[in-house]
Amino acid sequence: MPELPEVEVTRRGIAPHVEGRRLEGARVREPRLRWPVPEDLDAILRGRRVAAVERRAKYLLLRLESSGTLLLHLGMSGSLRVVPAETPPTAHDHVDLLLEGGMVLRLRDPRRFGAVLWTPEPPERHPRLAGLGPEPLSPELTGDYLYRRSRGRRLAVKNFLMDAQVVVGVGNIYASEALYRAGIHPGREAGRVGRDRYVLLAAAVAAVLEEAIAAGGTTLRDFTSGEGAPGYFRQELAVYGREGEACPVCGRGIRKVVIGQRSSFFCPGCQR
DNA sequence: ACTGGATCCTGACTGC
DNA sequence: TGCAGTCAGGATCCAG
Repeated sequence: MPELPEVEVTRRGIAPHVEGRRLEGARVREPRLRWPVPEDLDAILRGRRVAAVERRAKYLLLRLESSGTLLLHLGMSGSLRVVPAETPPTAHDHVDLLLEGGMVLRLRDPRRFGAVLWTPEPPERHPRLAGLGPEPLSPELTGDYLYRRSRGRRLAVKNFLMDAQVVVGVGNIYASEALYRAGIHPGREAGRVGRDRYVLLAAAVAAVLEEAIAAGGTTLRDFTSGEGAPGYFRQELAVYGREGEACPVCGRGIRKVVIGQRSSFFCPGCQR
C-alpha cells in the first residue's frame, strides 16, 4: 500500500496519540510478518514511554525514552490506526500497542509483508536501515547526486529510482509520476540519462512527494491516515493507473509497460 | 558489482 | 453464481 507519502501521513496521524505516551504493553495475534515479531515484545515495551515517532525511508520509528526503537514497516498492505482498546480486532489486525489512556495503536496487514522490529541500538545501525540512500525530501537528493550514482548503470532509470540504496521512499506510483514530470522514459538506461535531466528528475521527485503528502497520500484501495481519513492524491496522478487516457500535456494515450516486473505508466509523446 | 527474476501473502477484480 | 487466473502501493534473496 504505502510509499513515502502514505507512511509520512500515517506518522503525522498517529504521532499526536503516541508521542509522550507510556506503553502498557503489546498484544501480538499473528507474529508471522515478513520477519517474526519479537516474542517478548510485550515485556520489552511495557511501562516505557514513546519519546518520538519518526520516519526513515518507509519505516516508522517509535523511539522510546532512554534507549531502544521499535521499527514498523507497512509493506504492501499495512496500515496503522489509533482506536479505543475495546474495538474488536478484525481478520488481519496482527499487533496492538497498548497506550496509556485506553487507546491502542493497531497494525493491520492482510498480506503480512510488513514488519515489527526491535533494536536497542541507535536505529540507523540496524541492518534494515544501514546502507539506505538519502531521504528524497532532504537537500542530499540533487541532480548531481543522481547523475553520479547512475554512471555505468545499465538498469532502467525507473528501477534505479526505486532502489533504496540510491534514494529511499520512491515506490511504483511516484516513480512513474516523477519520470513523467521530468520527461524521462521509464525504461531508459539509468547511465544514459544526462545531468540536466537528472536535475529535473530530482526536483520532480521532491515535488510529487510533497504534493502527495499535502493531499493526504494516495488511496488506491484502502489506505487511510492514522485517523482513518483517505488520501486525495489519486486524482492528481497524471499517468499511474491511467493507461489509455489522454496525456494532460500532449493528448497522446498513456501507455503501460512492465519494467522490472512492475507496471509502469508513461506518455510516449512527452517522455524520451 | 550489477542485474533480473522468484518469492513471501491475501484480497479484489476480470473473464469465462 | 462459481471458479480460475491476474494483479496489487515492498523489498529481500539468489543465481548468473
